Amino acid sequence: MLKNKIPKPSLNRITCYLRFLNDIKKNNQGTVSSIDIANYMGLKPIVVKKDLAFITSHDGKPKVGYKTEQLINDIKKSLHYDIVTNAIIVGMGKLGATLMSYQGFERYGLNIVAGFDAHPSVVGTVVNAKRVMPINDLKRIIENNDVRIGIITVQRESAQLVCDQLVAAGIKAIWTFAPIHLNVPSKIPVKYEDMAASLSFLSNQIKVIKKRG
Amino acid sequence: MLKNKIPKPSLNRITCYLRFLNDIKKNNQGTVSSIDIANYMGLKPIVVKKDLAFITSHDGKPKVGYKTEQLINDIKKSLHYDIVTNAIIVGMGKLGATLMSYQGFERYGLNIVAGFDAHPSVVGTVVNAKRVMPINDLKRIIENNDVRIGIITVQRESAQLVCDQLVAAGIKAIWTFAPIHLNVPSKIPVKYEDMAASLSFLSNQIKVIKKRG
DNA sequence: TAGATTGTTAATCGATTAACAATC
DNA sequence: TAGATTGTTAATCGATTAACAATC
Repeated sequence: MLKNKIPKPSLNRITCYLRFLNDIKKNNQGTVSSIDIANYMGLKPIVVKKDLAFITSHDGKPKVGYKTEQLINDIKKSLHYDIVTNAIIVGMGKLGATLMSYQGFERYGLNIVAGFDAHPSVVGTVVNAKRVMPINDLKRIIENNDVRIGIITVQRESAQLVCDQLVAAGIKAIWTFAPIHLNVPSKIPVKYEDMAASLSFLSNQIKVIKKRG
Repeated sequence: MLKNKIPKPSLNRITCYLRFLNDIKKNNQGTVSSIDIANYMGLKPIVVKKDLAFITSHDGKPKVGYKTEQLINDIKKSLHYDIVTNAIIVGMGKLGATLMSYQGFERYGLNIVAGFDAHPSVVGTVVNAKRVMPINDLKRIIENNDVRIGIITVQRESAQLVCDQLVAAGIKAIWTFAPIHLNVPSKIPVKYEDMAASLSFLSNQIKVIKKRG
């Protein structure tokens, strides 16, 4: 139970542990060891043990492991999946509409309140039972619904403007799919979902392997 | 010019530098300093300098910086954007179709050859001028077109099976959007595009800030 | 020349991995 | 009890940051 701030890589891994734990819970496996998790994830047990130390509320038992359900609850709590956070999506293109329709977000404590778009032809439509509203309503909706997270799926050219509007409306965090760096006050965390960067990683890996082979 | 293997965080940042460089090239800015890039990215110049040292083919000039065009070419080369890599997408749901329609991939050297789906109702349709084919054709298409990257956009439940089929067909790298850990031979790099992990990061940040304030 | 920016080497920081005593 | 797995402390590794001489 180290309980300091959780390192970013640990946070990422813990998210994946949760999915495995939910699976084995379904199979009525009451306890789970760091070795079990490590095997599933292709990691070394020490990594898992260290990660879990950040989030467990009770000690695991030597020779047995952790109680599956307890571990699930601890993870959900430390990832804040137990608290519902409201979000909105700005940009109702293909990607925006896809995210609007994604059913899985609720499981992660994310509640999409509404969509926004600049084009009058899209405004007023309904995607996944959620209304698409004009940008003018941004501030009102954010304030009235305690919206914390703004998801940006507009084009690169509009992203900074949308970002500024979100910040002005009092958003707490930004999740952006637009391939451009955003200028925001340092208190507002930004998560970049960067396709290009992912691709770079892969093509770099492919090349490295080729060189070895 | 350090020229060892590029650290992963550097690779990510360099991808973003490229977008800025393309912008300033359009504005006819012939040279650029690490300070310029750092300002744009909200980084310290030393970070940029170190990153560029991994990929530059020519030295920058003190007091001046780097030649914009040369730097762009160096980055494109080290990220392999100059070589076209063929890819396929398996899973023609909303996300798969969105990726099929994404025009930007070409700029990153990625050429989507075809889509695949298990549902007969989808097979035979055309998305963004690319045909959707049955899974049975996977191996043939991959072999005949030198397809290197397999993009998985199927549901969680089918992801491992699809992954196995891709591996059996000789794929070189996997880019997956399914929220599940994949078992693959260690020589095949896998890039997980994990929405849940991104969300965790954000909600964690929000919480940290709250505690501070 | 003076000063800004370069490239590189050294110091610091944070995350991973190893080692090991504790204990079920 | 013996052995497996735990939690924690120490050692290693890699990335970031600082320092500084070189030079346009």
